[in-house]
Amino acid sequence: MTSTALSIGEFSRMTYLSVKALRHYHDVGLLAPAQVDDRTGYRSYVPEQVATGQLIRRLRDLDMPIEDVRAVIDAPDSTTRDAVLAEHLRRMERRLEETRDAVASLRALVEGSGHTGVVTFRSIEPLWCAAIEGFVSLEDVHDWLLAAYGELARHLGALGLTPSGPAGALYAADVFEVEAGDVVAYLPIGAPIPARGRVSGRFLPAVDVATLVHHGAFADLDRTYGALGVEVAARGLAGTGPIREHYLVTPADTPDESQHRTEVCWPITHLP
Amino acid sequence: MTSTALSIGEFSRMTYLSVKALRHYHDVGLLAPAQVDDRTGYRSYVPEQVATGQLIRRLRDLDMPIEDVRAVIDAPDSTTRDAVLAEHLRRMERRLEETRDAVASLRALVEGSGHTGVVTFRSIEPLWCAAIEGFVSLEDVHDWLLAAYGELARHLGALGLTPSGPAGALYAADVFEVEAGDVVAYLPIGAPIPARGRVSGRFLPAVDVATLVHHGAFADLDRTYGALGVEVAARGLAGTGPIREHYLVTPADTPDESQHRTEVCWPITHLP
DNA sequence: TTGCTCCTCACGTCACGTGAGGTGGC
DNA sequence: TTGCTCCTCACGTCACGTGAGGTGGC
Repeated sequence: MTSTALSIGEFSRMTYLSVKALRHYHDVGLLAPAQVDDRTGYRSYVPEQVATGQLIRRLRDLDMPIEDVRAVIDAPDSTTRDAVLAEHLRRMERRLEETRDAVASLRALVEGSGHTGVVTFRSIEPLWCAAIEGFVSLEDVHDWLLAAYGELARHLGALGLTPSGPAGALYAADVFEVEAGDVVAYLPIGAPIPARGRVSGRFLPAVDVATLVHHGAFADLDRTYGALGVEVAARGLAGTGPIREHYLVTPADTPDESQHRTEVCWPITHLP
Repeated sequence: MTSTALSIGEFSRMTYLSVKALRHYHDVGLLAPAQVDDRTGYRSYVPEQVATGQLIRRLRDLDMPIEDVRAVIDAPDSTTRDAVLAEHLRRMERRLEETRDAVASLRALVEGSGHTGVVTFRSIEPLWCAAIEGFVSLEDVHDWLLAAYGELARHLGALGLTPSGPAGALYAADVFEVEAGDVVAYLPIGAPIPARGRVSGRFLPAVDVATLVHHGAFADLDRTYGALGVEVAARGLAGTGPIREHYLVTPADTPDESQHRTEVCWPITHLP
Protein backbone atom coordinates (compact mmCIF):
# COMPACT_ATOMS: atom_id res chain seq x y z
CA MET A 1 0.00 0.00 0.00
CA THR A 2 1.50 3.32 -1.02
CA SER A 3 0.99 6.57 0.85
CA THR A 4 -1.40 9.21 -0.34
CA ALA A 5 0.27 11.70 -2.65
CA LEU A 6 -0.04 15.34 -1.54
CA SER A 7 0.35 18.19 -3.99
CA ILE A 8 2.64 21.06 -3.03
CA GLY A 9 -0.42 23.21 -2.38
CA GLU A 10 -2.01 20.70 -0.03
CA PHE A 11 1.29 20.14 1.71
CA SER A 12 1.68 23.90 2.10
CA ARG A 13 -1.69 24.21 3.84
CA MET A 14 -0.87 21.30 6.15
CA THR A 15 2.45 22.71 7.27
CA TYR A 16 1.92 26.48 6.97
CA LEU A 17 5.08 26.54 4.82
CA SER A 18 4.70 28.71 1.70
CA VAL A 19 4.96 27.04 -1.69
CA LYS A 20 8.00 29.19 -2.45
CA ALA A 21 9.64 28.06 0.76
CA LEU A 22 8.89 24.41 -0.05
CA ARG A 23 10.52 24.75 -3.46
CA HIS A 24 13.49 26.42 -1.81
CA TYR A 25 13.81 23.59 0.71
CA HIS A 26 13.76 21.17 -2.19
CA ASP A 27 16.50 23.14 -3.98
CA VAL A 28 18.78 23.14 -0.96
CA GLY A 29 18.00 19.52 -0.11
CA LEU A 30 16.40 20.22 3.26
CA LEU A 31 13.04 18.69 2.47
CA ALA A 32 12.80 16.88 -0.85
CA PRO A 33 9.36 15.77 -2.03
CA ALA A 34 8.80 12.02 -1.89
CA GLN A 35 8.42 12.03 -5.64
CA VAL A 36 8.82 14.34 -8.63
CA ASP A 37 7.00 13.67 -11.87
CA ASP A 38 9.52 13.18 -14.67
CA ARG A 39 7.38 14.76 -17.31
CA THR A 40 5.62 17.66 -15.56
CA GLY A 41 8.08 18.37 -12.75
CA TYR A 42 5.15 18.30 -10.28
CA ARG A 43 6.31 17.62 -6.73
CA SER A 44 4.43 15.24 -4.50
CA TYR A 45 4.76 14.78 -0.79
CA VAL A 46 3.50 12.04 1.52
CA PRO A 47 1.68 12.30 4.87
CA GLU A 48 4.77 11.07 6.73
CA GLN A 49 6.52 14.31 5.70
CA VAL A 50 3.93 16.59 7.27
CA ALA A 51 5.40 16.40 10.78
CA THR A 52 8.87 17.15 9.40
CA GLY A 53 7.50 20.18 7.58
CA GLN A 54 5.82 21.39 10.76
CA LEU A 55 9.07 20.98 12.67
CA ILE A 56 10.96 22.93 10.02
CA ARG A 57 8.45 25.76 10.22
CA ARG A 58 8.82 26.05 13.98
CA LEU A 59 12.59 26.08 13.78
CA ARG A 60 12.63 28.67 11.00
CA ASP A 61 10.14 30.77 12.97
CA LEU A 62 12.81 30.83 15.65
CA ASP A 63 15.36 31.99 13.05
CA MET A 64 17.35 28.80 13.21
CA PRO A 65 19.68 28.78 10.18
CA ILE A 66 18.83 26.20 7.53
CA GLU A 67 22.04 24.27 8.14
CA ASP A 68 21.12 23.89 11.80
CA VAL A 69 17.62 22.82 10.86
CA ARG A 70 19.19 20.18 8.67
CA ALA A 71 21.20 18.96 11.65
CA VAL A 72 18.00 18.60 13.70
CA ILE A 73 16.11 16.83 10.91
CA ASP A 74 18.97 14.48 10.11
CA ALA A 75 19.81 13.76 13.76
CA PRO A 76 20.35 10.00 14.06
CA ASP A 77 18.53 9.80 17.41
CA SER A 78 16.41 11.93 19.68
CA THR A 79 19.30 12.59 22.08
CA THR A 80 21.35 14.22 19.35
CA ARG A 81 18.33 16.12 18.10
CA ASP A 82 17.42 17.38 21.56
CA ALA A 83 21.00 18.51 22.09
CA VAL A 84 20.93 20.61 18.93
CA LEU A 85 17.56 22.04 19.94
CA ALA A 86 18.71 22.81 23.46
CA GLU A 87 21.80 24.56 22.13
CA HIS A 88 19.66 26.74 19.90
CA LEU A 89 17.32 27.60 22.75
CA ARG A 90 20.32 28.63 24.83
CA ARG A 91 21.47 30.92 22.04
CA MET A 92 17.99 32.41 21.89
CA GLU A 93 18.01 33.07 25.63
CA ARG A 94 21.32 34.86 25.22
CA ARG A 95 19.98 37.00 22.41
CA LEU A 96 16.97 37.85 24.53
CA GLU A 97 19.26 39.12 27.25
CA GLU A 98 21.25 41.11 24.73
CA THR A 99 18.05 42.66 23.48
CA ARG A 100 17.11 43.69 27.00
CA ASP A 101 20.57 45.24 27.41
CA ALA A 102 20.28 47.03 24.09
CA VAL A 103 16.92 48.50 25.08
CA ALA A 104 18.35 49.71 28.39
CA SER A 105 21.31 51.20 26.56
CA LEU A 106 19.03 52.95 24.10
CA ARG A 107 16.91 54.37 26.91
CA ALA A 108 20.01 55.66 28.66
CA LEU A 109 21.24 57.32 25.48
CA VAL A 110 18.02 59.11 24.58
CA GLU A 111 17.50 60.18 28.18
CA GLY A 112 20.97 61.65 28.10
CA SER A 113 21.86 59.95 31.36
CA GLY A 114 25.34 58.66 31.90
CA HIS A 115 28.45 59.87 33.61
CA THR A 116 30.96 62.08 31.85
CA GLY A 117 34.23 62.16 33.74
CA VAL A 118 37.35 64.12 33.03
CA VAL A 119 39.97 63.05 30.53
CA THR A 120 43.40 62.50 32.01
CA PHE A 121 46.70 62.31 30.17
CA ARG A 122 49.35 60.03 31.54
CA SER A 123 52.08 57.50 30.83
CA ILE A 124 51.35 53.87 31.46
CA GLU A 125 54.40 52.21 32.97
CA PRO A 126 55.82 49.19 31.19
CA LEU A 127 54.76 45.92 32.78
CA TRP A 128 55.06 42.16 32.68
CA CYS A 129 51.87 40.18 32.46
CA ALA A 130 50.35 36.79 31.83
CA ALA A 131 48.46 37.12 28.57
CA ILE A 132 46.22 35.33 26.11
CA GLU A 133 45.97 36.67 22.57
CA GLY A 134 43.34 35.85 20.00
CA PHE A 135 41.53 36.99 16.90
CA VAL A 136 38.06 37.78 18.18
CA SER A 137 34.89 39.27 16.76
CA LEU A 138 33.39 42.24 18.58
CA GLU A 139 30.26 40.19 19.12
CA ASP A 140 32.12 37.39 20.92
CA VAL A 141 34.61 39.49 22.80
CA HIS A 142 32.78 39.46 26.11
CA ASP A 143 32.57 35.67 26.33
CA TRP A 144 36.09 35.35 25.02
CA LEU A 145 37.43 37.61 27.78
CA LEU A 146 35.55 35.76 30.49
CA ALA A 147 37.08 32.47 29.37
CA ALA A 148 40.52 34.05 29.00
CA TYR A 149 40.58 35.59 32.49
CA GLY A 150 39.45 32.28 33.95
CA GLU A 151 42.34 30.53 32.26
CA LEU A 152 44.82 33.24 33.27
CA ALA A 153 43.71 33.14 36.88
CA ARG A 154 44.03 29.36 37.03
CA HIS A 155 47.48 29.57 35.48
CA LEU A 156 48.67 32.16 37.98
CA GLY A 157 47.09 30.18 40.80
CA ALA A 158 49.06 27.11 39.75
CA LEU A 159 52.25 29.19 39.83
CA GLY A 160 51.35 30.63 43.24
CA LEU A 161 51.21 34.15 41.85
CA THR A 162 48.73 36.98 42.42
CA PRO A 163 48.02 39.76 39.87
CA SER A 164 49.69 43.03 40.79
CA GLY A 165 46.84 45.15 39.42
CA PRO A 166 43.51 45.09 37.67
CA ALA A 167 42.86 42.93 34.62
CA GLY A 168 43.36 44.64 31.29
CA ALA A 169 42.96 44.10 27.57
CA LEU A 170 44.37 45.47 24.33
CA TYR A 171 42.10 45.98 21.33
CA ALA A 172 43.41 46.42 17.80
CA ALA A 173 41.59 49.12 15.83
CA ASP A 174 40.17 46.40 13.57
CA VAL A 175 38.07 45.09 16.46
CA PHE A 176 35.91 48.17 15.93
CA GLU A 177 36.56 49.04 12.31
CA VAL A 178 35.81 45.61 10.90
CA GLU A 179 34.20 44.17 14.03
CA ALA A 180 36.93 41.57 14.47
CA GLY A 181 40.62 41.74 15.29
CA ASP A 182 43.43 40.96 17.68
CA VAL A 183 42.61 41.09 21.36
CA VAL A 184 45.00 40.51 24.23
CA ALA A 185 43.63 39.72 27.68
CA TYR A 186 46.15 40.08 30.47
CA LEU A 187 46.70 40.01 34.21
CA PRO A 188 49.67 42.11 35.37
CA ILE A 189 52.40 40.38 37.37
CA GLY A 190 55.82 41.50 38.54
CA ALA A 191 58.04 39.39 36.31
CA PRO A 192 58.21 37.06 33.31
CA ILE A 193 56.49 33.68 33.59
CA PRO A 194 56.82 30.54 31.51
CA ALA A 195 54.30 30.00 28.71
CA ARG A 196 51.81 27.16 28.89
CA GLY A 197 48.97 26.47 26.50
CA ARG A 198 47.41 29.71 25.37
CA VAL A 199 48.94 31.62 28.27
CA SER A 200 52.26 33.33 27.78
CA GLY A 201 54.41 35.85 29.61
CA ARG A 202 54.34 39.18 27.86
CA PHE A 203 56.02 42.53 28.23
CA LEU A 204 53.91 45.61 27.58
CA PRO A 205 56.10 48.63 26.83
CA ALA A 206 55.31 52.08 28.19
CA VAL A 207 52.75 54.17 26.30
CA ASP A 208 51.31 57.64 26.55
CA VAL A 209 47.53 57.63 26.69
CA ALA A 210 44.49 59.73 27.30
CA THR A 211 42.21 57.98 29.77
CA LEU A 212 38.63 58.25 30.84
CA VAL A 213 36.90 56.05 33.36
CA HIS A 214 33.63 54.56 32.13
CA HIS A 215 30.84 54.24 34.70
CA GLY A 216 28.23 51.60 33.97
CA ALA A 217 27.51 48.72 31.61
CA PHE A 218 29.80 47.52 28.87
CA ALA A 219 26.98 48.08 26.40
CA ASP A 220 27.49 51.81 26.86
CA LEU A 221 31.26 51.83 26.46
CA ASP A 222 31.03 53.55 23.08
CA ARG A 223 29.92 56.71 24.82
CA THR A 224 33.16 56.88 26.77
CA TYR A 225 35.07 56.00 23.61
CA GLY A 226 33.32 58.88 21.87
CA ALA A 227 34.04 61.44 24.58
CA LEU A 228 37.65 60.31 24.86
CA GLY A 229 38.29 60.11 21.13
CA VAL A 230 36.83 63.54 20.51
CA GLU A 231 39.05 65.08 23.17
CA VAL A 232 42.14 63.41 21.76
CA ALA A 233 41.30 64.42 18.19
CA ALA A 234 40.52 68.00 19.21
CA ARG A 235 43.99 68.30 20.69
CA GLY A 236 45.58 66.69 17.64
CA LEU A 237 47.15 63.99 19.78
CA ALA A 238 45.79 60.87 18.07
CA GLY A 239 48.41 58.15 18.31
CA THR A 240 48.59 54.65 16.97
CA GLY A 241 48.42 51.21 18.56
CA PRO A 242 45.77 49.28 20.39
CA ILE A 243 43.24 50.77 22.75
CA ARG A 244 43.65 49.51 26.29
CA GLU A 245 40.98 48.87 28.88
CA HIS A 246 41.46 48.34 32.60
CA TYR A 247 38.68 46.52 34.41
CA LEU A 248 38.47 48.28 37.76
CA VAL A 249 35.04 47.14 38.95
CA THR A 250 33.38 44.33 37.02
CA PRO A 251 30.30 42.06 37.13
CA ALA A 252 32.50 39.68 39.12
CA ASP A 253 32.68 42.33 41.87
CA THR A 254 29.05 43.46 41.93
CA PRO A 255 25.93 42.77 39.91
CA ASP A 256 25.03 46.47 40.15
CA GLU A 257 25.96 47.79 36.72
CA SER A 258 25.96 51.40 37.82
CA GLN A 259 28.97 50.62 40.00
CA HIS A 260 31.06 49.06 37.23
CA ARG A 261 34.20 50.98 36.27
CA THR A 262 36.29 50.53 33.17
CA GLU A 263 39.26 52.73 32.41
CA VAL A 264 39.62 53.32 28.68
CA CYS A 265 43.11 54.29 27.51
CA TRP A 266 43.43 55.87 24.08
CA PRO A 267 46.96 55.99 22.63
CA ILE A 268 48.39 59.46 21.99
CA THR A 269 51.55 60.67 20.31
CA HIS A 270 52.83 62.51 23.39
CA LEU A 271 51.68 64.03 26.65
CA PRO A 272 50.13 67.49 26.16
CA MET B 1 35.91 77.98 14.97
CA THR B 2 35.41 74.77 12.99
CA SER B 3 34.90 71.37 14.56
CA THR B 4 37.65 68.81 14.74
CA ALA B 5 37.68 66.56 11.68
CA LEU B 6 37.43 62.85 12.47
CA SER B 7 38.61 60.21 10.03
CA ILE B 8 36.31 57.33 9.25
CA GLY B 9 38.51 55.06 11.34
CA GLU B 10 38.40 57.33 14.37
CA PHE B 11 34.67 57.79 13.97
CA SER B 12 34.26 54.02 13.75
CA ARG B 13 36.05 53.48 17.05
CA MET B 14 33.97 56.18 18.73
CA THR B 15 30.65 54.75 17.62
CA TYR B 16 31.39 51.01 17.36
CA LEU B 17 30.02 51.20 13.80
CA SER B 18 32.18 49.32 11.30
CA VAL B 19 33.84 51.28 8.52
CA LYS B 20 31.85 49.28 5.98
CA ALA B 21 28.64 50.14 7.78
CA LEU B 22 29.58 53.83 7.84
CA ARG B 23 30.21 53.82 4.09
CA HIS B 24 26.88 52.08 3.61
CA TYR B 25 25.08 54.67 5.73
CA HIS B 26 26.69 57.34 3.59
CA ASP B 27 25.54 55.59 0.39
CA VAL B 28 21.95 55.37 1.58
CA GLY B 29 22.00 58.87 3.02
CA LEU B 30 21.38 57.84 6.61
CA LEU B 31 24.55 59.40 8.02
CA ALA B 32 26.58 61.47 5.59
CA PRO B 33 30.04 62.63 6.67
CA ALA B 34 30.27 66.34 7.42
CA GLN B 35 32.72 66.68 4.55
CA VAL B 36 34.17 64.63 1.70
CA ASP B 37 37.51 65.53 0.14
CA ASP B 38 37.02 66.32 -3.54
CA ARG B 39 40.32 64.93 -4.60
CA THR B 40 40.85 61.88 -2.40
CA GLY B 41 37.28 60.97 -1.56
CA TYR B 42 38.27 60.77 2.12
CA ARG B 43 35.27 61.15 4.41
CA SER B 44 35.45 63.28 7.51
CA TYR B 45 33.05 63.42 10.40
CA VAL B 46 32.68 65.90 13.22
CA PRO B 47 32.27 65.32 16.99
CA GLU B 48 28.63 66.43 16.84
CA GLN B 49 27.90 63.33 14.73
CA VAL B 50 29.21 60.86 17.31
CA ALA B 51 26.00 60.75 19.36
CA THR B 52 23.97 60.20 16.19
CA GLY B 53 26.23 57.33 15.22
CA GLN B 54 25.85 55.80 18.67
CA LEU B 55 22.09 56.09 18.43
CA ILE B 56 22.11 54.42 15.02
CA ARG B 57 24.16 51.55 16.35
CA ARG B 58 21.73 50.91 19.20
CA LEU B 59 18.74 50.97 16.89
CA ARG B 60 20.39 48.65 14.37
CA ASP B 61 21.38 46.33 17.22
CA LEU B 62 17.66 46.10 17.89
CA ASP B 63 17.09 45.22 14.22
CA MET B 64 15.25 48.42 13.48
CA PRO B 65 15.06 48.77 9.68
CA ILE B 66 17.18 51.56 8.22
CA GLU B 67 14.13 53.49 7.05
CA ASP B 68 12.78 53.52 10.60
CA VAL B 69 16.16 54.57 11.93
CA ARG B 70 16.03 57.45 9.48
CA ALA B 71 12.64 58.45 10.88
CA VAL B 72 14.09 58.56 14.39
CA ILE B 73 17.16 60.53 13.33
CA ASP B 74 15.18 62.99 11.27
CA ALA B 75 12.39 63.41 13.83
CA PRO B 76 11.66 67.14 14.12
CA ASP B 77 11.28 66.99 17.89
CA SER B 78 11.80 64.62 20.78
CA THR B 79 8.09 63.82 21.05
CA THR B 80 7.98 62.49 17.50
CA ARG B 81 11.24 60.64 18.02
CA ASP B 82 10.10 59.06 21.26
CA ALA B 83 6.87 57.95 19.59
CA VAL B 84 8.79 56.13 16.84
CA LEU B 85 11.05 54.56 19.46
CA ALA B 86 8.14 53.50 21.64
CA GLU B 87 6.40 51.95 18.65
CA HIS B 88 9.50 49.92 17.84
CA LEU B 89 9.85 48.78 21.43
CA ARG B 90 6.23 47.63 21.36
CA ARG B 91 6.92 45.63 18.22
CA MET B 92 9.92 44.08 19.94
CA GLU B 93 7.81 43.10 22.94
CA ARG B 94 5.36 41.44 20.57
CA ARG B 95 8.11 39.52 18.85
CA LEU B 96 9.40 38.41 22.22
CA GLU B 97 6.01 36.98 23.02
CA GLU B 98 5.85 35.29 19.65
CA THR B 99 9.22 33.75 20.30
CA ARG B 100 8.02 32.38 23.61
CA ASP B 101 4.98 30.92 21.87
CA ALA B 102 7.14 29.43 19.15
CA VAL B 103 9.37 27.76 21.73
CA ALA B 104 6.35 26.30 23.52
CA SER B 105 4.97 25.10 20.20
CA LEU B 106 8.29 23.50 19.32
CA ARG B 107 8.45 21.76 22.69
CA ALA B 108 4.94 20.43 22.25
CA LEU B 109 5.76 19.10 18.79
CA VAL B 110 8.96 17.28 19.72
CA GLU B 111 7.37 15.88 22.85
CA GLY B 112 4.58 14.55 20.69
CA SER B 113 1.96 16.00 22.99
CA GLY B 114 -1.23 17.37 21.57
CA HIS B 115 -4.70 16.15 21.08
CA THR B 116 -5.77 14.18 18.03
CA GLY B 117 -9.51 14.08 17.72
CA VAL B 118 -11.63 12.29 15.21
CA VAL B 119 -12.40 13.66 11.77
CA THR B 120 -16.08 14.21 11.08
CA PHE B 121 -17.75 14.68 7.71
CA ARG B 122 -20.75 16.92 7.53
CA SER B 123 -22.62 19.60 5.66
CA ILE B 124 -22.45 23.14 6.91
CA GLU B 125 -25.87 24.77 6.60
CA PRO B 126 -26.07 27.99 4.59
CA LEU B 127 -26.16 31.06 6.79
CA TRP B 128 -26.44 34.81 6.88
CA CYS B 129 -23.72 36.70 8.70
CA ALA B 130 -22.17 40.07 9.36
CA ALA B 131 -18.75 39.95 7.73
CA ILE B 132 -15.55 41.88 7.15
CA GLU B 133 -13.32 40.84 4.28
CA GLY B 134 -9.70 41.77 3.72
CA PHE B 135 -6.42 40.85 2.11
CA VAL B 136 -4.27 39.80 5.05
CA SER B 137 -0.83 38.33 5.55
CA LEU B 138 -0.58 35.16 7.62
CA GLU B 139 1.64 37.04 10.02
CA ASP B 140 -0.95 39.73 10.71
CA VAL B 141 -4.04 37.57 10.63
CA HIS B 142 -4.41 37.24 14.39
CA ASP B 143 -4.43 41.00 15.03
CA TRP B 144 -6.61 41.57 12.01
CA LEU B 145 -9.22 39.11 13.28
CA LEU B 146 -9.24 40.66 16.74
CA ALA B 147 -9.93 44.08 15.26
CA ALA B 148 -12.53 42.67 12.87
CA TYR B 149 -14.52 40.84 15.53
CA GLY B 150 -14.48 43.95 17.69
CA GLU B 151 -15.94 45.94 14.84
CA LEU B 152 -18.50 43.26 14.01
CA ALA B 153 -19.64 43.00 17.62
CA ARG B 154 -20.05 46.77 17.90
CA HIS B 155 -22.01 46.82 14.67
CA LEU B 156 -24.37 44.07 15.79
CA GLY B 157 -24.70 45.72 19.19
CA ALA B 158 -25.78 48.94 17.51
CA LEU B 159 -28.39 46.99 15.58
CA GLY B 160 -29.58 45.24 18.73
CA LEU B 161 -28.62 41.84 17.34
CA THR B 162 -26.84 38.88 18.93
CA PRO B 163 -24.77 36.34 17.00
CA SER B 164 -26.58 33.05 16.49
CA GLY B 165 -23.43 30.95 16.80
CA PRO B 166 -19.68 31.05 17.26
CA ALA B 167 -17.47 33.44 15.32
CA GLY B 168 -15.97 32.04 12.14
CA ALA B 169 -13.53 32.90 9.38
CA LEU B 170 -12.82 31.87 5.80
CA TYR B 171 -9.26 31.53 4.57
CA ALA B 172 -8.31 31.46 0.90
CA ALA B 173 -5.64 28.86 0.10
CA ASP B 174 -3.23 31.70 -0.71
CA VAL B 175 -3.17 32.69 2.96
CA PHE B 176 -1.05 29.57 3.48
CA GLU B 177 0.50 29.06 0.07
CA VAL B 178 1.87 32.55 -0.35
CA GLU B 179 1.38 33.67 3.25
CA ALA B 180 -1.17 36.33 2.30
CA GLY B 181 -4.67 36.22 0.86
CA ASP B 182 -8.35 36.89 1.31
CA VAL B 183 -9.77 36.40 4.77
CA VAL B 184 -13.39 36.82 5.83
CA ALA B 185 -14.22 37.26 9.50
CA TYR B 186 -17.87 36.76 10.33
CA LEU B 187 -20.45 36.53 13.08
CA PRO B 188 -23.50 34.44 12.13
CA ILE B 189 -26.91 36.07 12.41
CA GLY B 190 -30.38 34.98 11.34
CA ALA B 191 -30.98 37.36 8.46
CA PRO B 192 -29.46 39.95 6.12
CA ILE B 193 -28.28 43.22 7.65
CA PRO B 194 -27.42 46.56 6.06
CA ALA B 195 -23.77 47.25 5.24
CA ARG B 196 -21.87 49.98 7.05
CA GLY B 197 -18.19 50.77 6.75
CA ARG B 198 -16.21 47.59 6.41
CA VAL B 199 -19.09 45.49 7.72
CA SER B 200 -21.51 43.95 5.29
CA GLY B 201 -24.27 41.37 5.34
CA ARG B 202 -23.14 38.20 3.63
CA PHE B 203 -24.67 34.88 2.67
CA LEU B 204 -22.51 31.81 3.04
CA PRO B 205 -23.86 28.93 0.92
CA ALA B 206 -23.89 25.36 2.16
CA VAL B 207 -20.66 23.35 1.88
CA ASP B 208 -19.57 19.81 2.56
CA VAL B 209 -16.53 19.67 4.83
CA ALA B 210 -14.35 17.41 6.87
CA THR B 211 -13.91 18.86 10.33
CA LEU B 212 -11.55 18.36 13.21
CA VAL B 213 -11.60 20.29 16.46
CA HIS B 214 -8.26 21.74 17.45
CA HIS B 215 -7.41 21.74 21.15
CA GLY B 216 -4.92 24.35 22.29
CA ALA B 217 -3.02 27.36 21.04
CA PHE B 218 -3.37 28.89 17.58
CA ALA B 219 0.37 28.46 17.12
CA ASP B 220 -0.26 24.72 16.87
CA LEU B 221 -3.13 24.87 14.41
CA ASP B 222 -0.98 23.45 11.61
CA ARG B 223 -1.00 20.10 13.39
CA THR B 224 -4.77 19.89 13.12
CA TYR B 225 -4.57 21.11 9.53
CA GLY B 226 -2.08 18.32 8.84
CA ALA B 227 -4.18 15.57 10.41
CA LEU B 228 -7.31 16.79 8.70
CA GLY B 229 -5.72 17.36 5.29
CA VAL B 230 -4.12 13.93 5.30
CA GLU B 231 -7.42 12.27 6.09
CA VAL B 232 -9.19 14.16 3.31
CA ALA B 233 -6.45 13.44 0.78
CA ALA B 234 -6.33 9.76 1.74
CA ARG B 235 -10.02 9.46 0.96
CA GLY B 236 -9.60 11.38 -2.29
CA LEU B 237 -12.17 13.94 -1.20
CA ALA B 238 -10.13 17.14 -1.56
CA GLY B 239 -12.49 19.92 -2.58
CA THR B 240 -11.93 23.54 -3.46
CA GLY B 241 -12.76 26.79 -1.76
CA PRO B 242 -11.67 28.46 1.42
CA ILE B 243 -10.90 26.68 4.67
CA ARG B 244 -13.27 27.65 7.45
CA GLU B 245 -12.55 27.96 11.14
CA HIS B 246 -15.08 28.17 13.96
CA TYR B 247 -13.85 29.73 17.19
CA LEU B 248 -15.55 27.67 19.88
CA VAL B 249 -13.43 28.57 22.90
CA THR B 250 -11.01 31.49 22.53
CA PRO B 251 -8.60 33.62 24.56
CA ALA B 252 -11.59 35.89 25.18
CA ASP B 253 -13.24 33.02 27.08
CA THR B 254 -10.28 31.78 29.08
CA PRO B 255 -6.58 32.52 29.27
CA ASP B 256 -5.89 28.78 29.64
CA GLU B 257 -4.67 27.82 26.17
CA SER B 258 -5.22 24.13 26.74
CA GLN B 259 -8.95 24.82 26.88
CA HIS B 260 -9.13 26.67 23.58
CA ARG B 261 -11.15 24.98 20.86
CA THR B 262 -11.11 25.76 17.16
CA GLU B 263 -13.07 23.74 14.64
CA VAL B 264 -11.24 23.49 11.34
CA CYS B 265 -13.43 22.77 8.30
CA TRP B 266 -11.71 21.49 5.16
CA PRO B 267 -13.79 21.64 1.97
CA ILE B 268 -14.55 18.28 0.32
CA THR B 269 -16.14 17.34 -2.97
CA HIS B 270 -18.92 15.31 -1.33
CA LEU B 271 -19.80 13.47 1.85
CA PRO B 272 -18.21 10.01 2.01
C1' DT C 1 60.53 53.91 0.77
C1' DT C 2 57.41 51.31 3.54
C1' DG C 3 53.31 50.80 5.89
C1' DC C 4 49.07 52.58 6.97
C1' DT C 5 44.66 54.50 6.00
C1' DC C 6 41.49 55.28 2.94
C1' DC C 7 39.05 54.80 -1.63
C1' DT C 8 35.83 52.50 -5.33
C1' DC C 9 33.90 48.84 -7.72
C1' DA C 10 31.90 44.18 -8.27
C1' DC C 11 30.18 40.46 -6.26
C1' DG C 12 28.59 37.46 -2.26
C1' DT C 13 25.41 36.30 1.68
C1' DC C 14 20.88 34.47 3.54
C1' DA C 15 16.35 32.70 2.84
C1' DC C 16 13.41 33.18 0.37
C1' DG C 17 9.83 36.75 -2.54
C1' DT C 18 8.50 38.73 -7.06
C1' DG C 19 7.28 38.42 -11.39
C1' DA C 20 7.50 36.78 -16.24
C1' DG C 21 6.35 33.29 -19.21
C1' DG C 22 4.77 28.85 -19.84
C1' DT C 23 2.65 23.85 -19.25
C1' DG C 24 -0.79 20.04 -17.82
C1' DG C 25 -5.22 18.16 -16.46
C1' DC C 26 -10.02 18.74 -15.61
C1' DT D 1 -12.35 26.36 -23.62
C1' DT D 2 -11.44 28.48 -19.31
C1' DG D 3 -9.44 28.55 -14.98
C1' DC D 4 -6.58 26.47 -11.82
C1' DT D 5 -2.40 24.44 -10.23
C1' DC D 6 1.96 23.80 -10.98
C1' DC D 7 6.56 24.57 -13.27
C1' DT D 8 11.29 27.05 -14.25
C1' DC D 9 14.19 30.73 -14.77
C1' DA D 10 16.06 35.40 -13.64
C1' DC D 11 16.23 38.89 -10.71
C1' DG D 12 15.19 41.50 -6.31
C1' DT D 13 15.49 42.21 -1.17
C1' DC D 14 18.09 43.76 3.09
C1' DA D 15 22.17 45.46 5.28
C1' DC D 16 25.99 45.15 4.89
C1' DG D 17 30.70 41.76 4.26
C1' DT D 18 34.41 40.15 1.16
C1' DG D 19 37.78 40.74 -1.58
C1' DA D 20 40.46 42.95 -5.56
C1' DG D 21 42.97 46.64 -7.05
C1' DG D 22 44.48 51.08 -6.28
C1' DT D 23 45.69 55.96 -4.17
C1' DG D 24 47.47 59.58 -0.69
C1' DG D 25 50.19 61.30 3.14
C1' DC D 26 53.66 60.66 6.64
